[in-house]
Amino acid sequence: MIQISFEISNEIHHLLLFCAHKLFNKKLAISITNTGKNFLNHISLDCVIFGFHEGELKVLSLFYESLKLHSLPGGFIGVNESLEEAAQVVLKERTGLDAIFLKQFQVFSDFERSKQNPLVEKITKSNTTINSDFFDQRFITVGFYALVEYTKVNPTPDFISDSCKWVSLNEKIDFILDHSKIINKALQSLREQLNSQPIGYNLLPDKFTMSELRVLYETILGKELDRRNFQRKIMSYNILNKLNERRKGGAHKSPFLFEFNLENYEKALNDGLQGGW
Amino acid sequence: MIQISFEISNEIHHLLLFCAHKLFNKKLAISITNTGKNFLNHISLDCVIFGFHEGELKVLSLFYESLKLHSLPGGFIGVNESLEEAAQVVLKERTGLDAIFLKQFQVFSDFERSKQNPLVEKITKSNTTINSDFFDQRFITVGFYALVEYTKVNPTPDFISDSCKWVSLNEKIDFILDHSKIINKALQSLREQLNSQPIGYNLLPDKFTMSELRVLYETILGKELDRRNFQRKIMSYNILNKLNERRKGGAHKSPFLFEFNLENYEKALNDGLQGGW
DNA sequence: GCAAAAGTGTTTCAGCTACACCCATGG
DNA sequence: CCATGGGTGTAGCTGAAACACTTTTGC
Repeated sequence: MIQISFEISNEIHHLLLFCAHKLFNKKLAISITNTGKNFLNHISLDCVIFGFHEGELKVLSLFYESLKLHSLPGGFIGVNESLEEAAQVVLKERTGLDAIFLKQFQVFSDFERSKQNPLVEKITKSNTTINSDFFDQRFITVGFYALVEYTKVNPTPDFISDSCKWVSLNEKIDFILDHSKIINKALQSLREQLNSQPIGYNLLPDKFTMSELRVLYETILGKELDRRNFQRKIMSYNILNKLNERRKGGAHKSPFLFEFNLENYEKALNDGLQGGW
Repeated sequence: MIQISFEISNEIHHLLLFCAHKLFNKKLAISITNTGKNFLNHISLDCVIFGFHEGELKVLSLFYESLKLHSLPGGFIGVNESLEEAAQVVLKERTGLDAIFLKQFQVFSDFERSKQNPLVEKITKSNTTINSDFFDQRFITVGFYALVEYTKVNPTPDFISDSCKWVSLNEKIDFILDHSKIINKALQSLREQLNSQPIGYNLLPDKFTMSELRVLYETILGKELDRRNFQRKIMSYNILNKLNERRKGGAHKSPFLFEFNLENYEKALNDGLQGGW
């Protein structure tokens, strides 16, 4: 644990604030006295990690007990990594998973977006003694959404948050800052993607029934789909292999299992599925 | 003209580099000696400004005579403005136009993207004496595309470039850095948008013929469309008003003029035009 | 046997494709 | 008067939507 404390000018202050974030990530403690107004733009990223469980679309969320508030998993960009690489690191740390379906969907840069960050209080009261000014500055954040298989995820909080857990999109959840807005935009982007790309591979187990895939689509879209027409349409894309296995154990007739045809799936990811004109 | 020159530590160097960009924008001159390696991520924005003229899709480009290279108009984000606002400023300065159709489409953050920036040589040789280190750092850039009416644009170079002009997408143009990649991605995004949003209002004059609109679509999509089917489909969206005017002067039968029905156009922008599922 | 889910097929209709035909205009 | 582009109509095909019937399974 290192403790640094000194009085500095406005310019040097802001440089050190930037360094502070790096040090902060390494759990070092810095106390900085601000003497001027803000100057730098900070860039961060936030991840909307979608999972699908019990017929509900869920998002992985960090929870701050003292604030009773949720937050999206996020992070900063190292000097030697791209945004995508940095996002993969965040996902790996929160879920334990590698090589996740990951897509940047929007940059959020409203000047007001990081005002009155309730995390600041939390952080300044924590064992570190970083000054709140660092977080009072404007953060430009790049929004990513990720699709993961619910059961494979091992939700892991970071060192600021008290817990990491799935929250349903149907629940009324209080998020910090504009994170609710970011989630809504992510869902909107996901819906638009659904029309041009074969989503499902990342959200479902390796083997699944047609009903499970259809319920996933229904959940994302927020409306019911005709069982028979859905099957015909999705099969016409040639991205699924019908297996000679059936799901036993449930009541009623045992359904066939399907798996994604990875070769055609990749092709569809590149080419897109359909399009007007 | 102010000349500052001093030897500094690595940390302070980078802070000053950041200040330098602000000063640089105001045409002040700074000479900085670097003593360490890079640390900060810089954020910038680049605009792919599409115009449509003589049946060709064109992009507004800055040209550097000494380098024989082109560049996209770009800029930095001020402390009190959002990315969108900063992009509007760039567009205003290069085109003279306000309230342009503007959409962020991707962030480019590859670590290698700003290596070997040929502009550095240009800049260091210019009347300013800023050190190349500032530009050798990694820039994270947010890509925007804009749609403007060709004839209304007054192309204006910035103080580094020698000229500002339209270049056709059909020409083989050499751009600095990854700007060619950014343009390709912008065009790809525009094509995807075309399927869900009524593009055209921003690229055409107030009054236009059906052929002009169709040729625009054909140009963006890079393929021919059936004249009669196109008309039926576009009219079914109810975003056009057929006027009681005809375009005189051309050879052959004089075609009717159309204008966008702004009320329905706005509605279509929000709701989207069509969609699978 | 029965309820519920799953498998398979059919009818219908809208929308897209691909044309044909006539009209207006300038050279 | 003719070459060319513009305006309008229509037959045919395809795919989506809506729906019917049978099969399987656990209870």
